[in-house]
Amino acid sequence: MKIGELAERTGTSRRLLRYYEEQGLITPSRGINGYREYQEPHVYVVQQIKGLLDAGLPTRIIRELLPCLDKPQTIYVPDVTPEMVDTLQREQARLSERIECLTRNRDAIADYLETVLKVRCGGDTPQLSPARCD
Amino acid sequence: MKIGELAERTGTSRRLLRYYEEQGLITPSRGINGYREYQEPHVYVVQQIKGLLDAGLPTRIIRELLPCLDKPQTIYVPDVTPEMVDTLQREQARLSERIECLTRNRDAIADYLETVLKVRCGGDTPQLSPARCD
DNA sequence: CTCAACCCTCACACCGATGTGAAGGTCAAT
DNA sequence: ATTGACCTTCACATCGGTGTGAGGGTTGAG
Repeated sequence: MKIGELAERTGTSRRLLRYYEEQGLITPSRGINGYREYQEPHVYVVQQIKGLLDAGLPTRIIRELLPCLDKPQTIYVPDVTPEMVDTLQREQARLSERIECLTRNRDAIADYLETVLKVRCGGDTPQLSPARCD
Repeated sequence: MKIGELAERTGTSRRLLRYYEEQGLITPSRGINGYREYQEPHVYVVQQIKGLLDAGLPTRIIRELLPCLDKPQTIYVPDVTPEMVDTLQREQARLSERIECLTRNRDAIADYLETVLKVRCGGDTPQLSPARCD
């Protein structure tokens, strides 16, 4: 599949797909005419990249994580250096921190919303628009 | 407490603390000499801000979330517009997405590490019990 | 053959988060 | 009164992720 299709299927701009490649995150093969040729799995990979970027990880880190994120795993253990293991463990911890922070805040928002909506439908507060509380 | 102490206690640069203020995230009072005066709760708030920024949220969003993140909640319900509720709900959903993505990836890393470590010290006989191999 | 719709590379531009430093005010200790 | 460690504002710089467009090649349909 060419870049346009992948862009459309992943909701990414062509520009970004080329940027990801420049950053070493994806390496599509090239057709005889120089066009990038993407394979089906790239769709998932790109979504993965987008998600991680959105969650604040820099491309440098994502590049290190990607090799261990495709599930039907073929691990060439000898290739996995102790430094790599170290990096992964650190990154895992950082991910956990992020998750904890986000979860804490999401729950706080949930509490807040619950309180607000409860009080609002309790009726002692006049409000201009229809109180949709379901 | 002055900016220097807050910076030290939160592991933030003074520059950033001023930036957060400029973005409307914190509003310290001012001493007679013009110095910023922070209160104890600001320590927590700044940590909150840092965590959310690190998790990829822009200051614009954080500004909207902060008012509902301090736990002993005093909600002035009349001030909570329906648009605000809407925003919060959307943001809550986005947080959940992020959490899901991060969790998925963290778990994938965990799986990977487990496999690598198991193979590395178990040889051909993969072991299920806690693999302490260092 | 021509035209539209793709693709390529390259480069400049923006925005948000952050660093750095200049020019100057305040305060506490010597 | 001077010095050093704070603080102030202002402004320019950097870096990563993105947008946009110029200038040009490929392909497929009419």
